[in-house]
Amino acid sequence: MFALVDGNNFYASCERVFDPALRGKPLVVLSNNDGCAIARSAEAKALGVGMAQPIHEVPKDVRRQLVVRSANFTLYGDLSARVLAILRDAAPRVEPYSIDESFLDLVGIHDRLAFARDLRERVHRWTGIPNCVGIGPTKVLAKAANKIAKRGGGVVDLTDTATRDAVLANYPTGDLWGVGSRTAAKLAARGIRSAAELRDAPPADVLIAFGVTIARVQRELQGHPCIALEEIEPDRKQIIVSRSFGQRVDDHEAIAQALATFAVRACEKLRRRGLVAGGVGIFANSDVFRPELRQHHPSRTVNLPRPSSDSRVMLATGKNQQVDQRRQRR
DNA sequence: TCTGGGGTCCTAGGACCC
DNA sequence: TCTGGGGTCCTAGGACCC
Repeated sequence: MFALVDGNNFYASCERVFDPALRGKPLVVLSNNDGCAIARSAEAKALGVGMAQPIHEVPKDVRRQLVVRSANFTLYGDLSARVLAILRDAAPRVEPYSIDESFLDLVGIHDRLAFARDLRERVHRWTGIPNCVGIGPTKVLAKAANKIAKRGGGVVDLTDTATRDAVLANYPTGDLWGVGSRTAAKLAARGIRSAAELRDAPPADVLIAFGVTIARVQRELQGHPCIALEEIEPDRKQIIVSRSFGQRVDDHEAIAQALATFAVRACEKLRRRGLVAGGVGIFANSDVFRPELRQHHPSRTVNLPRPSSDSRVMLATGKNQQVDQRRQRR
């Protein structure tokens, strides 16, 4: 049995913890370069601000009403750790899934609803972060329960099969964990629109048409756990540092500068995790929002002679690749 | 006219998640 | 004018090996 604890509008809620004057106001947290909305308070959502919506696309009259903050990831990480500490104290097995979500193993807990309500309240009281809890016999069902809890009530348990049947009959496949918009459209083309319809479709057909990932979602909907709780975070397989340039860049020197900065930062991340990299990749993309211009996305990956987290090695490797490319162009 | 049967590694693209 | 920044897994196809 699983629970999913998820902070509401997490970044926006964090900002409110440190500035209570923001409570009740339509608050938006912006990405790097202050480009897109990456978190919205309930009030900002009500005004129609979308997730990842470019802020310049928000109508002026709406923008005037918003309170806007640039993202402060150090702050969010700090509050995330505080929430996690409370969860670990309450349950023996916890999987931190993202900065604002954790799965809990509820095995051995008799009164799940009471436990969840108490935990939710404690997280809110001790950290200031409002949150919701979803409960289910599989992770996919716990996720769905959480989504429903967000609509009101704060805690939803989908363990009971009658409750579950009623909920899944009206739950769109596209809202399921692991089913995105493309797959939802493909499912709809076959007449599968609700989670209940996916659950009850012939499994062999689902496997052939949609692959093992969706077949697993189907099994989980049926109540058979396929996705295990992972208490220990696996080592990263790649670490990426990338940024959009605010404006057009056609200066090679500026790009080389950015590459050097990113390489240093990537190495810091490696060292913080006690890892070394076996290879280095560099990529760049032209402006995808100007499709009328010629597009290109050069990339190059090389293996290092010896795995490393030394910025000097990365910088030298990056330089060699640039030289290589120039040679190739000649 | 016949044209093996495995296996691994790498890359690119697609789809998804927060 | 301004359009996020991370991650993961799966699949297919090609190169290569014995």
